[in-house]
Amino acid sequence: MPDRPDLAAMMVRLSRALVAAERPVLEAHGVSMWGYIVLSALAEEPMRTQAALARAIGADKTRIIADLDDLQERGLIEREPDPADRRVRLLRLTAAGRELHAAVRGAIRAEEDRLMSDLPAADRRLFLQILQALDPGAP
Amino acid sequence: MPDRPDLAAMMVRLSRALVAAERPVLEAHGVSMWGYIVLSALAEEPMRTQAALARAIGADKTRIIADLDDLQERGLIEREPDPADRRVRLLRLTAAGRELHAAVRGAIRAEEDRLMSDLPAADRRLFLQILQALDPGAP
DNA sequence: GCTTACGATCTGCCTCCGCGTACGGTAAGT
DNA sequence: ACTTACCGTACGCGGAGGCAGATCGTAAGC
Repeated sequence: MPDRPDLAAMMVRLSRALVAAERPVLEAHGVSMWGYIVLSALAEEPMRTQAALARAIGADKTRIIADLDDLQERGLIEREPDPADRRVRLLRLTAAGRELHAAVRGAIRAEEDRLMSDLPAADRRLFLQILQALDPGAP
Repeated sequence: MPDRPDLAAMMVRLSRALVAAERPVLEAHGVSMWGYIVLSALAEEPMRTQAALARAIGADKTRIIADLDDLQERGLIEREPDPADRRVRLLRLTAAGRELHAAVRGAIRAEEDRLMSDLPAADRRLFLQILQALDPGAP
């Protein structure tokens, strides 16, 4: 293939399209992008400090405070001081948080499938597999 | 595959990694990201108006003016008023611009190949093919 | 000729984000 | 006890980018 667009250019365009497609889904569930990212991270595993969470999701540690406040007020996450070290706040999902995350995640999966609906199933599977292999944030 | 990261999340992470990897390449050639995007667009086809160029690359029409100024000053693009309609500026690469674009593009291709070096050749080919199929900016 | 529409440019406003700083609370080593 | 280091939080700065309006030159319809 002598002529193709730049890889980065394609990826950035595709990312934008994906994020744009997911915005309405998130809005429908009343979660911000960062909020959903936080829910996803905590759904995978609870965190012992906010700094660790920020590092895990690639955000500034001061940035996510407002989002954590919001999520906590809405009863989606718990943020209680560690009795063993009262500097740190133990972060985990509540039942409501887990439920909301599952719902949003399902809606997003559906949207993703819609965007990839032209692809043969085998191609789609391989595509996802390669993406995971290249993903710098996975392993 | 019951459990995988969100597609958008993976794509955004990968995009960031790609852009970060290409930044040094661009700097080595003295071009900004937008500058390179402009060169790429004009390498594909000359443009009759700056507004059309901005639309083509998904940028604000006022945003790219400074970049065009810079590229023009450095003799990489030509921006002459259309004799038939002196409102519009005909945009095209100069020989130097075409040459620089080819050089940067080559370096970026090499960098991309390096990042995908773990992938079997067949997977890589299919991956690129699928990306082009999904790319919203292609057709 | 006059009005309307359009291209390029400049300016200002707004948001988002990364980064650094500062401060109070707390732990741990000595 | 004292020092050092770390956590969470607040604040401000600066860059990047999207968006709107104003201006100027120009074109086209009437």
